[in-house]
Amino acid sequence: MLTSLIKRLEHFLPLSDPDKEWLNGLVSRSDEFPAHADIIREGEVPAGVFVVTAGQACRYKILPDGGRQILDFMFPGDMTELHGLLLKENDHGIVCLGPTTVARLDSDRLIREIISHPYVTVALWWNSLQQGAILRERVASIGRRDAYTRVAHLLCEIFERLRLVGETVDHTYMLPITQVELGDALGISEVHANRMLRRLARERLIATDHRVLRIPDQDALRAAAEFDARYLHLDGAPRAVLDALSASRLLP
Amino acid sequence: MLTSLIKRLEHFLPLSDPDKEWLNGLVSRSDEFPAHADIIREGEVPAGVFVVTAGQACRYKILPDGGRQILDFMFPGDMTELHGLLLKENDHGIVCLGPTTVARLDSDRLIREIISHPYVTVALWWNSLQQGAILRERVASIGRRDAYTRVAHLLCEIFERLRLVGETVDHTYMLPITQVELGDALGISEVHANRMLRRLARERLIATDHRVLRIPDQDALRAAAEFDARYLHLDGAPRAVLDALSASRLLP
DNA sequence: CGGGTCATTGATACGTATCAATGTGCGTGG
DNA sequence: CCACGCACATTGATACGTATCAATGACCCG
Repeated sequence: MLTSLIKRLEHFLPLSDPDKEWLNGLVSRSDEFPAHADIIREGEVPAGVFVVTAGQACRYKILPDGGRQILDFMFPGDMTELHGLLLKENDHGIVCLGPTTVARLDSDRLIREIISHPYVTVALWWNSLQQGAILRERVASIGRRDAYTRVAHLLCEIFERLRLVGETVDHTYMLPITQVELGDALGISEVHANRMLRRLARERLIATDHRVLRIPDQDALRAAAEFDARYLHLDGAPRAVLDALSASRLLP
Repeated sequence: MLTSLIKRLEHFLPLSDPDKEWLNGLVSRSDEFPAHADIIREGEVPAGVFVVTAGQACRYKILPDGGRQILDFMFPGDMTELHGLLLKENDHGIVCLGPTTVARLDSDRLIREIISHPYVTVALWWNSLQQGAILRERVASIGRRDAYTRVAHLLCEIFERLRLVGETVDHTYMLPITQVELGDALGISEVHANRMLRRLARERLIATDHRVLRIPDQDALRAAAEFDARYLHLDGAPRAVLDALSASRLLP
């Protein structure tokens, strides 16, 4: 069931019950992967469209010197590009961080039938836009912010993304990633990632207990992070889009 | 005229004359901007779809401390996201680096009519995919490569992108960017960008003459850059896509 | 209880930022 | 036509952020 994906899409625009049923009906199979299992390998032929339904994964690249750069995290409701269909080769891999459940969509049907579901079309379109925005913000973070701000910023972003799919409780969430992964995502070393986390904890901007992260004062953390959630484009669709959809004019 | 855009798209799949005429017919106006003029400002309401037809621009973000991160360069044939239509606010700005000509597309017609041009649809789809891939490679570069490799890598990428639209001669192209901009794009300082360029020149991997860059030995530069062009996805559409299109099955 | 993964901390090395100064080419106005 | 100013490139000296190396500690699972 694509509950998380649907929840996320509905932050942009409402979906009808038939739309949701259609989406859920696209799931051709659901697999559970153990931690560190590759869902998609760089260089291989793309194999369809996948949706993370539980657990967490990340997109990554391995560089010639063996270093790894994590490009983005994938939480429940995140999916691979619709577009795997168009390319001959994956330019990055996707690996599970912990035990992860992945739904596979029937991409033939998706392509063939999506046109009759304009609300879903637009919502998935927004989804791909948001992905790009997240990536751009990451470039800005890694390129121009210091390690401390980068860590704080990513923690804010993860909070927002998990909140959208109901994976937060109060100001608390399961921190799904190790410090190595945090470093690999932010272009810093594991050791430095640890120091920055400790500093954030010392300054009472975060509190960690086992794998649970608590944000006692979200405003304070956001200030330290220079975090401005607008880049996530969470305000919902512009009226013009909704009007066009309800008039069935946006897509014939 | 969208000559460069069309040239670029045809590296993915062939377009028919009617398709090209339709694309060119979408241009509602063409404006010339001077250097440093903003085409799109961060935070403003998106204003349609733009295509760079001559000159060069860049996407960028300004951080709270005044620092700038350049997210990507835009050369002739590069366009803004199709999707500006869906969002309420731009998450980044676009500014001209030199004198630049920008075509504005009639986005209403684009949305309404694109469906009757499946080859164009798929080509633009590929285009947005490639944009994502470029951004991901930038994350990997900034996050995990040293400054020397980053500079070399970007120079290789720019060469490929300009080559696609016929803006290179032999192994030479107009280097359209200053060293400040190079630094802002790669997350390094202007001074260090200069040193890396000088080192590349000293090692005979590049030669600069005014604003013209020559790559005497492309293999050597690529080796120094860890550059592997596969992430640009230049091989053209998979046969399955072409077959589906010619059978008119990919899009009804 | 042992071994593995992950977190933590200190000491040191290195890459890159920053500051400062000079050089170079080019367009503009006198 | 030349002098000025301005943007950009270049180079050296120094400071700082972060990587790396190394060792220990904490926790979990079989």
